[in-house]
Amino acid sequence: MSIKNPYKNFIAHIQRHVDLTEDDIDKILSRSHHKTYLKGQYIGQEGEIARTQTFILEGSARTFYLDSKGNEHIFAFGIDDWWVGDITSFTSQTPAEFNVQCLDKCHVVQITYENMEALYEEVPKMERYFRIIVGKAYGSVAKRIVRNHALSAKERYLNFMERYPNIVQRVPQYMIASYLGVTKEFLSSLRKQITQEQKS
Amino acid sequence: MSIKNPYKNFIAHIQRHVDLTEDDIDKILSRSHHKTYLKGQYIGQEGEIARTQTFILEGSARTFYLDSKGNEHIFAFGIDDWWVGDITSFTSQTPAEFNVQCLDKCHVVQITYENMEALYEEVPKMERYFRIIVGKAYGSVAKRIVRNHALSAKERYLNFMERYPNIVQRVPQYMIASYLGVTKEFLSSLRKQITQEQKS
DNA sequence: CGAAAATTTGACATGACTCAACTGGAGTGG
DNA sequence: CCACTCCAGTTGAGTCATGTCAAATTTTCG
Repeated sequence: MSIKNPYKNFIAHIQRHVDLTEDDIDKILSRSHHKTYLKGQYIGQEGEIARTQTFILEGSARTFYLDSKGNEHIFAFGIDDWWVGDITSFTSQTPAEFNVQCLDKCHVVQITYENMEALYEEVPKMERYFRIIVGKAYGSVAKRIVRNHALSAKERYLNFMERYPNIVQRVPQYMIASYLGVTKEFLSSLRKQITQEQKS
Repeated sequence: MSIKNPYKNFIAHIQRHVDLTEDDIDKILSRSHHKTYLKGQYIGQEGEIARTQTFILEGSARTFYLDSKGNEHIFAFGIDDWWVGDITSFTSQTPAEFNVQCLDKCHVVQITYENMEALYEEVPKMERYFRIIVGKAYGSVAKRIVRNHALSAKERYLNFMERYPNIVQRVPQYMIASYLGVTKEFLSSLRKQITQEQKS
């Protein structure tokens, strides 16, 4: 990522969905700010109101839920060019149910709630942009629900490795287990099975 | 539902999220059409491109996925005042992965892809409306994923009964089992457990 | 009433979890 | 450079939740 123009990938991502004029871009940038988080830092936390939506320029993060027994359940990973944040909390400005934590150093672009609302007025195309990307996100989560029911843990793991090879390399196995909804021990035994099958 | 004004609940639902002028309403209605489906009819089918988005005025429907072994997996139910349809297929006009089938007679309002695109130009507030409701839908599906991992089948069933008592009454148990991701036999044994617990 | 659909039952199988111990790096500090 | 710790990953034994299959029962509805 160029230090000169850290927003390049950010604007490019929006351009991929809607056409922006130079003026639109200026307005968007004037409502955005850049920030760097360190490994382990929280972008957002359960119980707090999500003040910003966050676009990851570089780095990785996880969104997870803490159940009543204190167990973590990873809902999603976010890497370069993804939006992260508790959307329900942000949109309705209510306490979040999800935690968003950086897995390594993250360069991000953020837009606060107030700026976002203003931006929707100034650049209505942003409504369209978010409608489209949230629609895509919804579609992929919908498929994930039925896949979780249709496939075994092993199939889900193989599927995940195929779809997100870059994530598999960057995050520890126990987090992938959490994302898939299995224990780290069970995932470990699945991995053993898989390597043994490959040998034969 | 009044026969005179079948669109009343439809417009009311939009009004709940954005302010509409009389002119907006006219434009929306001129892009919408009313339709009645019979029990068992498909609103949309796997492999076909979703030509419309469908708002249920009255009736109920299910959205399900057919896996490689031919098993059905219900992703969602839709009842009065809900939108149904494969959003990915509709938005990108690609073949659908989900089937949408009416569980009883359904009165619906539909908007075709072409009309929807035109409507976004004529009434930009509709971008906002869909951004908001898709965002809500995404949030609830996200929570469902982690709940599926955090809770046992019994807890999920009790949870479902509490949240959607009207659905539990209207759809057969084996569909609820499919929605929850368990077999009908296992759900049956859970129900037995629950009634026995209540007695004691 | 009779047939089809939905639900229940029970015996058995298995995928996935729990718990506790062990292995093997990757720091860290003396 | 070794000893120590910490953390991720692995192993294995025992258990539990849930699935499978086949049959019986109940409900629905033409």
